[in-house]
Amino acid sequence: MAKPDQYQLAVPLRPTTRSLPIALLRARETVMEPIRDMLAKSQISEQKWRILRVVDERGPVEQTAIAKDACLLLPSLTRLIAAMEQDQLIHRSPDPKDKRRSMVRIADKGRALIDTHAPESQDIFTRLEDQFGHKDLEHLLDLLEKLQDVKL
Amino acid sequence: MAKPDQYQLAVPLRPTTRSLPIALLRARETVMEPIRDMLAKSQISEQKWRILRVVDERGPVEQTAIAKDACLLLPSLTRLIAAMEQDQLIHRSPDPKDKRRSMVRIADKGRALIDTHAPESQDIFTRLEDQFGHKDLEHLLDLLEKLQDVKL
DNA sequence: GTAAATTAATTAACATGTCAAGTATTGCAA
DNA sequence: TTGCAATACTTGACATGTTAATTAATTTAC
Repeated sequence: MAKPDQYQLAVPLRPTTRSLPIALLRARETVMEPIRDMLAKSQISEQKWRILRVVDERGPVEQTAIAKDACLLLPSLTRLIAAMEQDQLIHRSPDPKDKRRSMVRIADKGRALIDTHAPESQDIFTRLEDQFGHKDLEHLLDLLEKLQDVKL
Repeated sequence: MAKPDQYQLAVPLRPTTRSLPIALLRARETVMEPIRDMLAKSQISEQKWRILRVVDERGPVEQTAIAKDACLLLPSLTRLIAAMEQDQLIHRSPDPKDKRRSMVRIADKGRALIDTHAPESQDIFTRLEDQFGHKDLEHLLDLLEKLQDVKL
């Protein structure tokens, strides 16, 4: 009474809980929930928030670099930057050394937005640390940082 | 000669490399690159691939559950499921016990798609394991699984 | 130096994400 | 039993994601 599956040679996929891309996505959803609530108050999207942070962190920076650091594609970035410039969250100026580029820097209103949310952001992180454990969280961040440098 | 910043009380944000949501996103981009290449050959999107895997894993399942497991919102899922049903990747049937629901299950063509990509998928994972280290990878997956259950 | 290849950014077209509102059904409470 | 809240989607409108094509400027190769 051989079961038909006996000769099955198909390679089974990993269970989704052990699929790294899916696990990263699910974990991120958990962490993003309170942050989304926070940003909703300011009518600002997750993407614009990432752009603000990257531009704030890097200072005057070209769009290609923002795209890489904020995990956005250039076409999306073009539209987002245009809207954010309109809203006075950032400024943009042509690069005199390379006329193809424009340099982006944070504007007062953008900086104010960051300052406004920084305490709540820190509070969310602290709550996470309390529940997840300081050591595990640091270790997780180390592993994620290492993962970003892997070349596949 | 006091620097103006001397009295600044603003809470600084964490550097983006140590921001968990951003680190999760960047890490995911690294891992997804070869998978996107793989899926592009079959003209299938990342989202549809996740749906296929979840439906395959869970068997006949309602859409709300798929949405949760595949990290999609219901409106997106409605459209994706419609397209995938059209393409015969999945089947959908009304739940006799609850007329609001419909149960989704994988179709032959969907299963074939999974079988087709399983070896390459496994190969990608192996390459990752080689570069990243088996132990670190398992630990990372453990931490991500734990993170998903945190309540903020 | 000049043509060809490369880079930075943009645009267009369509897929997917997201929020708000709507429909049908079910569960629950008075 | 009735009516009201909750659930499971669905739809519409607009934001963002994604690919391919395009433009302008720069770099490279000859």
